[in-house]
Amino acid sequence: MTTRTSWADLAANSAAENVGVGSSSASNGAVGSTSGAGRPVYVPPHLRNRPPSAEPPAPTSSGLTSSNDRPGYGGSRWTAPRNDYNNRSGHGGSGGRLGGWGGRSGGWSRGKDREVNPFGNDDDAEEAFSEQESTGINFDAYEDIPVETTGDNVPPPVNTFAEIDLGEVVNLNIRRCKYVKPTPVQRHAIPISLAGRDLMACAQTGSGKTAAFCFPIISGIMRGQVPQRPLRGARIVYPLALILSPTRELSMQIHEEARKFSYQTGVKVVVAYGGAPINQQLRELERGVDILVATPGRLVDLLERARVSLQMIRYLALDEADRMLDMGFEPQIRKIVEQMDMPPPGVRQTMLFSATFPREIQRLASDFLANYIFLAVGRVGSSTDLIVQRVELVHESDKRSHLMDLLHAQRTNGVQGKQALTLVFVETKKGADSLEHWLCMNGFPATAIHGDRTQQEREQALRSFKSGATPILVATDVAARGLDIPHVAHVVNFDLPNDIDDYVHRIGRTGRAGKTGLATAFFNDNNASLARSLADLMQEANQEVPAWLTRYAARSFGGRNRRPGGGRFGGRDFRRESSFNRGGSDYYGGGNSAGGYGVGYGAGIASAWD
DNA sequence: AAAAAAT
Repeated sequence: MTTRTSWADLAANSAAENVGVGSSSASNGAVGSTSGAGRPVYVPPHLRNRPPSAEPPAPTSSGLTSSNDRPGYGGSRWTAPRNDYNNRSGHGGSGGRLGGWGGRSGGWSRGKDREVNPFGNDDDAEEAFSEQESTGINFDAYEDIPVETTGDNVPPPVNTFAEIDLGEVVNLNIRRCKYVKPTPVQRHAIPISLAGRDLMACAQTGSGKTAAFCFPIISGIMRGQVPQRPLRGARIVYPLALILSPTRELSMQIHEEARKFSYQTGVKVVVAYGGAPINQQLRELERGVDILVATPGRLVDLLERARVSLQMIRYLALDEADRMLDMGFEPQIRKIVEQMDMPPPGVRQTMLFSATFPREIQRLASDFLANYIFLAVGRVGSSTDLIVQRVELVHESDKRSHLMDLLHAQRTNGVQGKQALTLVFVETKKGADSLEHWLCMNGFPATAIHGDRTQQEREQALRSFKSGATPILVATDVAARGLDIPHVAHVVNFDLPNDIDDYVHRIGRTGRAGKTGLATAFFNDNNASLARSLADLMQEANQEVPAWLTRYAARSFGGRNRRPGGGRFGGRDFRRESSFNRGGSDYYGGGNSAGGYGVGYGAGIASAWD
């Protein structure tokens, strides 16, 4: 199979779709060009204001198919005109937009929508990089990735975006994003989601999973019926999709991406997270929301204030799902998913994405799913070469001067006279502040991000780092997962994490977009419990493992990080594991139940798709 | 044990 997708191919696709005849996007009724089934239906004013009843909405979810049929829900509530964007987004009647088709078609009402072009701002800033990023992707490296799917009637994967009927508006946004070809997780996950199936997906951050769950949600909302939602006067809003993530910055990032994917589709994406004034978020919500991206705490607040109802949720996506279900988050997530008014599994469609899925987390997560498909996308093979991992034996008291040496060397090797971006992970918030201060005192422009800083400070730190104004960012694990910070050349694990997963997530902040990256870890006696898993991981990624680390690993008894499955392709459906017993002679984890782990270590390391 | 997440 030819794996290289050229710009010529892209242009050809584009041309075919512009003609709009006979292309696949036209054949199944492009989403934007509302089909006959969407004929406007007049809804009398007295029905428009009727709030949804207590019973959950009839399912589009479990039975969601690619059909354009829109089976009636019976009640007049459910026969609202699909083209009435104002009603659909919960604030009809104002501004003379009633009855407009443009919200969905991206057609005539473009001007009226006054939707800020989410591509506009980036274009200049990213132009210099974007071509390289788009063409520098080594797709060949992604062809032989092991993929495992388990579950009933797994829909087959697709090879091109053209095969997926997402509609012409979304297709246009895909081109605007310069996505040429779906990534492996997208190839498999999108058909599964479009078929209405629940999904537990193991795929490293940076493998394109945001798009993998956003595209089906956007498409589903566009083609689904338009439930009658209360109009503007109502203070409570009824999103159709909920995307939860573990940090505020990650929620912001998902929101930005989702806005690009949904541009001019009429699908409204709103983000809500703590640390920022709630009133502004409330105003945004009142202007209409289809997809709500949120962190758990702020969402609970909104639910308790009765400003958001989950009654109409058709799609639930948890990003970094293993983090969302760990001890710190699980109660909040359970509250949101099980104890508020969200439709139950089987009625809503649920998608969980994470790089790693320990068996016990899978067990917890299965409460939220119905007849789900498990998908694991394995390591990215040769692309792991993009990150060089180093481990250095550094005593606690020598860490600062050692860091200084690294930074000095880097400065002299600086690219284009600018210091390369360096992300330094530490264990504690206090440690982050003190290291930041020390670096600044020693002439290294640094900033810090952690949970004790104000949201403003956190966002400012991230901006300042991304722009290169302060090319050193000292961070706690708040920045370890999911964050897309382009052009990070070096990740330093000043303090190693206790969990090998966190290490994988941290180093995944570099080596992105087809660029090479360096990850340096400071190791000492305090990290003995990590020795074995670290050595295994590095070996798995074809990295040079220092002899002293191998000795450490041999001495250690594995700790919590030892994985029975071995590294290469451990993403495994726990439903199959009752009979799955490696009985491995190399498995020391007596009291350890942290098995059943995810996808090859290297998978997220090289990523061109964040 | 720490970090994150509401005020």
